[in-house]
Amino acid sequence: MATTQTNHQVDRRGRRREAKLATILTEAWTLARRDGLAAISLRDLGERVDLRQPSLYAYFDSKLGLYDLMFADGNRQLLDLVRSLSLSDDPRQAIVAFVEALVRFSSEDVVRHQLLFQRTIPGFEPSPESYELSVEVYEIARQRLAAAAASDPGDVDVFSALVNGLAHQQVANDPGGDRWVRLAARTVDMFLADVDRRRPGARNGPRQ
Amino acid sequence: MATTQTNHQVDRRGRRREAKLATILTEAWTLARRDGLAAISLRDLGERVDLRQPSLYAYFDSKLGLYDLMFADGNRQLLDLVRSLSLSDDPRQAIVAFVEALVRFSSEDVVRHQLLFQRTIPGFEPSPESYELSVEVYEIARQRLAAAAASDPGDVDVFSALVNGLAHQQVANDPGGDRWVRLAARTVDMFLADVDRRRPGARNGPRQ
DNA sequence: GTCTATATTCGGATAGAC
DNA sequence: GTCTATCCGAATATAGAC
Repeated sequence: MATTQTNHQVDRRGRRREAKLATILTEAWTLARRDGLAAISLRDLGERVDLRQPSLYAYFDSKLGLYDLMFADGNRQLLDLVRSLSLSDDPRQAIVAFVEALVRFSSEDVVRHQLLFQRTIPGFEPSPESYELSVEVYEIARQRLAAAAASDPGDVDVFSALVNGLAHQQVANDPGGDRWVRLAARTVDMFLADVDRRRPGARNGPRQ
Repeated sequence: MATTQTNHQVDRRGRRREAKLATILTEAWTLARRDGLAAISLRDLGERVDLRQPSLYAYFDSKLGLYDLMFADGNRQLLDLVRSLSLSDDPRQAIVAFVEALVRFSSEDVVRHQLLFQRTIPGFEPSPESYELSVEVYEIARQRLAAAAASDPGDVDVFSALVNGLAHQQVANDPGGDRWVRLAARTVDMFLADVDRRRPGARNGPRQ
């Protein structure tokens, strides 16, 4: 290390900084839920975390930088979720639980869903490091799907559309409810039956 | 009429006004595509339609009023589309064409998709009259689906999620392309097979 | 309905001391 | 890293003449 700080100091100060950053993120989400994602104001944010507005610039370079932090944060939450899901031995049951969890995740927090899955903030593009997190999520989801049922690229595309569609309808038309969550099992069955049908050697050919 | 204008005058002036309104909408969409939906500025818009910015207020009451006009405009475009689709005699083919058209509609114009299907503008809520248009679209889509295949409420919810999911993935991950458009037929087959499967008695497309 | 002129507010961002 | 002070630009919206 080129600095004169002891490791001890680095740790303590680093911790303080991390803690502050965490509260900044928490309050940013709160503000986003209240006013809308695009309507977050750094003045309001500063007030909520007991900092003057210019002091926030010690934690990010610009407002888009804040969105990038939030994007990374949301993806970490999602990563924690997909990793934590204990898989049932029954492949069907495993996928159903997986889909239900993802739809609930979206419906729990509409603005998080917006930031993670929709291009809604003018000028915002995730940094490579943040984007990497979302790729990781996608990869895990893909692997779990492949392990349980389907690995064909077309299968994956259809499945992703399916999950996204359920999540979107849930968020847009029944926020906080479970109208589309309850359709997860049925939708998964529909998907799996289709995968079966087009498997070579399957009893029934694709419908024409 | 309580005014002293002749009908002739009303017509002429009304036409001028309608024409101007149409160009305002056209340019507003152009601006939205260029800068993002939330980043439209009334200064830029005025410049593009040869009006001083304050003169725009003769056409809407506020910026949210402009979004309402755009929301109505987009829904009219969608309404024209769903009405214009000539239905094939084959129910499956009719639905496939329907879904493909809807996914293409979204993918053609990302910001239109955003405004119509996502809650992205803080504070914006469609007026009752504008919202009525989107209900009309949904009703027509629902009727056509019922005529061709499925009318059960659960069926409709799954189908709507499906279409939305394809559209969303297309817009988000392959804008301007057709990666998910090409999956429309397969997805519809999957859906129809599922509807069939849960109607053990009916061999052919159900009649309502 | 359109203009000029302007009010007003609010936003993000920077400079520089401590 | 946090503060005070301030800049600067941009934005919507209004007033009032023509």
